Amino acid sequence: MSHHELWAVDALQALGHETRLSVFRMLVKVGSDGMMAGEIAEGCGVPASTMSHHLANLERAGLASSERESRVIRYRADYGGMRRLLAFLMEDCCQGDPLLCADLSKFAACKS
Amino acid sequence: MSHHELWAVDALQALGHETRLSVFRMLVKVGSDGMMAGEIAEGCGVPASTMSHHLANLERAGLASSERESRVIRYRADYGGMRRLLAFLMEDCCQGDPLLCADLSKFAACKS
DNA sequence: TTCATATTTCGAGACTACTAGAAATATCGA
DNA sequence: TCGATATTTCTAGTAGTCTCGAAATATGAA
Repeated sequence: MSHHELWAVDALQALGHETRLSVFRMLVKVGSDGMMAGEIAEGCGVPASTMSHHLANLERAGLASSERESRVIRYRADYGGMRRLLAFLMEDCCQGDPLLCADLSKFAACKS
Repeated sequence: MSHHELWAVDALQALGHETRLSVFRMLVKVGSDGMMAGEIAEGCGVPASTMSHHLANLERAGLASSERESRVIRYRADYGGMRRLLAFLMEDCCQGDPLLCADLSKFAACKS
């Protein structure tokens, strides 16, 4: 298994958890403003220390990034990581049957 | 969290495992012919009972289907499930920034 | 420096997932 | 029916993940 595939496993595992998936969705929604760690924890109704682990997990998997701003730490979705993951899944997906993903392009092109 | 989102968590968790991800990739590659359970286990160098759990996991998550053919059981990738998962991730992805997924359409259109 | 705030790291308990041999089940052929 | 083959289910041990309070760290303000 290649390095790239192993990364994909990590990313998929990171998103394969109820709390982390909803955190990631939140971060994607808010865009480049991101959210403070405490805000995220409160938004999910999860203790700060628990959330800290989940955020670290997402960051390790290349799906989020963090930046300290004085006393708070701001987390943002890592769109590059997300794109890499989608690209990985799509390559995979289309290898066997090109028609499989045909109408997914309407999602990809979405609201732009 | 909606029913649909909970399904996505299951599907992501299913793919977030080295063995299961490579099984899924194998199944996608071979296409509609699928593979026999024993073939899959041997191909991955994993005992039959272990593989049986992984295959059941993929099937529960809606990413594979099984069909008995006399003495063997044939597994196939579930393209519908894969499509649903990609669509789910893309919705997510584009919610914040429409440009984000723009060039993913070239994967979606891929070899067709 | 001292205090308050925001967050992480530590530590431990509970829970869940993974693994694989052994036993059970299903199917076919002799 | 009996035996061989393919696969699953059972069982149990191990390992890893999840959780969260408490302690540690980092920052800014008084």
